[in-house]
Amino acid sequence: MSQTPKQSAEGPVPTSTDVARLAGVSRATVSYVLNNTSAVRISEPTRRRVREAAEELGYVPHAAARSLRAGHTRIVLLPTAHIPVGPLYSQFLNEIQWALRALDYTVVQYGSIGLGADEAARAWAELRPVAVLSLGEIALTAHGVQVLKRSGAKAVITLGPQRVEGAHSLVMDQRAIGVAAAEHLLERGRRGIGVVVPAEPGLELFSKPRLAGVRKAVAGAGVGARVEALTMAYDEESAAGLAARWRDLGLDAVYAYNDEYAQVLMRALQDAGVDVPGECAVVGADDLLLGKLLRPRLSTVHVEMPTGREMAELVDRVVRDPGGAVERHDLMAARAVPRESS
Amino acid sequence: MSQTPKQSAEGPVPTSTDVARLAGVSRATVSYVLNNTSAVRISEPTRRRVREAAEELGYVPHAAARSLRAGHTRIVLLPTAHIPVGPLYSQFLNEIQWALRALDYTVVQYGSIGLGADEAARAWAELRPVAVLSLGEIALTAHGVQVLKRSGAKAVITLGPQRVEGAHSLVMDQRAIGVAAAEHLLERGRRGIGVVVPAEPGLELFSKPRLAGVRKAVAGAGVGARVEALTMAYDEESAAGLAARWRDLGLDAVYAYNDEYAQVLMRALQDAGVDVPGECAVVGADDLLLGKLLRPRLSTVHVEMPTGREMAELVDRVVRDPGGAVERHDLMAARAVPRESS
DNA sequence: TTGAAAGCGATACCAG
DNA sequence: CTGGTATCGCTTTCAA
Repeated sequence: MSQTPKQSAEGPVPTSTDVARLAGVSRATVSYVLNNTSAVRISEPTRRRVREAAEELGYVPHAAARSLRAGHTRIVLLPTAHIPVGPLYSQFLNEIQWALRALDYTVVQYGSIGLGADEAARAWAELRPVAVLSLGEIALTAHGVQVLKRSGAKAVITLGPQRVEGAHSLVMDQRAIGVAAAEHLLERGRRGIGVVVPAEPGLELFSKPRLAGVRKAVAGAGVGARVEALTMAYDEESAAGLAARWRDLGLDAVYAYNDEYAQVLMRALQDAGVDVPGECAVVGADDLLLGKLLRPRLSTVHVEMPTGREMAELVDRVVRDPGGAVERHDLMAARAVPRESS
Repeated sequence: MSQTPKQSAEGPVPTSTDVARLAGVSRATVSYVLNNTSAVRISEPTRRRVREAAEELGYVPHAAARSLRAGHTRIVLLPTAHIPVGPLYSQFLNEIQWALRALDYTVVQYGSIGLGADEAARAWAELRPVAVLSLGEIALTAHGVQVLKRSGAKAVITLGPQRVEGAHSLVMDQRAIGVAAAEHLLERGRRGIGVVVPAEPGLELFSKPRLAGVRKAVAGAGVGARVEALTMAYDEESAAGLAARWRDLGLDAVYAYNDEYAQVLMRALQDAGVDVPGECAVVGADDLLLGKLLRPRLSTVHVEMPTGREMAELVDRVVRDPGGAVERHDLMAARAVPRESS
């Protein structure tokens, strides 16, 4: 169903000049009234006239003009991810937006799909954000950070698997997740551990360190266990393919990247007649609701994340004092949550 | 882990004046070169000098200044949802962004969490977007549309369950989903149909019409079937509570809002010893991957959505010709996908 | 081929 | 208490 709106006689967009004219005052007075400038006292009748004029014209200030004059913006730019994001991340994002808005920032998500890292940074810099907060997969190079800083960004903060030169980087060591999963499986007596590596592009930054974490934990344990990387896509066919050749692999456990991949793989294994956890223990990660709904209940790795409020406060602190040090956060504590699948 | 970046001696942000000075030309020339203005021919050596100067200074044009001068922007504003969005929606959003960028628009997602509908519209209008594309839940009133149009927006498009006065509204009739679910259940011989209504706030715009659709289909069938609305939250406790009193309800089927709610409820029913589909048929909606992974496989309602490209092209068309009519789309064709749970 | 200058809209100084 | 006015960075006529 569609509808053509009536042409609302698009006159020119009203400016503060129009408001001033209608109210019979100067533009300066309009500005004072509308911004409640406390340094200047305006008579109440005048205030009323100005407000009424603004209302009548449907006046909305022009953000570009304002920030041009002010020399800075209150924009916090959040680069949006290219990859499908999980429910965990969505909620985190909402929290951050809410908290930043409460601190009087304007939150703008800016996608950069189809742009290279440096092109994207340039595009972001054109908006002159006061801060850039990059979550998750990082599309930010040292050069990109420099471009942003040069364009006036007070804070460039990344939260992800790796450090970025020049930015305040909160490094989430993804290896810790692999370590927790592996230690749990070793404890359970498993000695042949498969590690699912998503076939989907863009997840390498997460999957590789997680795999490395498994390898590290296994090597450290010194019990002669074996680790095997298994590429798998997030769909039924790919999982079925992997399940079909499971017995040839000679493994007795699998760490399936995260709970969603684990769900798909566990299903495929069961359909192929592989007993979980008897023949094969399965562990996911992220501790999503769905894990508790599966049968057997999915063992997982729970990850401590900073809250949205903490992130927002960090942004604010760095904006106010760009040179100040950020105290070490104990990010990314990971612990296994054993359930029935392992 | 954290890191304090070296203070990069934040000089003032370079402007085109700085570039001009360094290159030994005027600001006009800088503008011509950097924008590849074809109406003016600049000598090659000059072009090179300008480009090198811009590069050396790390010059990035100031979007606000540019659009102020131009009198318009290429910003398409996508209000972001307040509610947790599913994977379906995330992918749709990415498609749209990609397609709009290909049409040379700047896509900006702007959250309005914690703002009323009209405050939000005002905040959006300050950015002077050339178009606003509101997806899903609608935080846009007739007045909001007027504010946006007055501020220069050429296109205000909504895609959601209801029409918005003044906007180009693509109405997705959510009732069709309920109708499809109900007709399917009636065909299967079910006569007592429960309808899950999410307890989470913000979903009423979807859940109410879906419920209405079920009622309509049942009334239309004239077979004397019964419909009962069942409030349930998206967590295990709530689902378990509903499952515990299932047998008292005297129903033999349930349409569970969408696949995710269906998953939680089906799990709870099974744990309570209610046989699915024997004692109770379960139908979801959205046709997510997870439905195929459940056992029994979840019956669902598949919904035809416009593609991201189509939406982007619609935006572009309306921007270029704001008065033009939009042809009727056959949005939201819904069809049942029977599997094992019903 | 290049440069000078006007002006987009809002703000804040300084006079009146 | 209120009103001129310069200014932010950039584009685009108009002159030279």
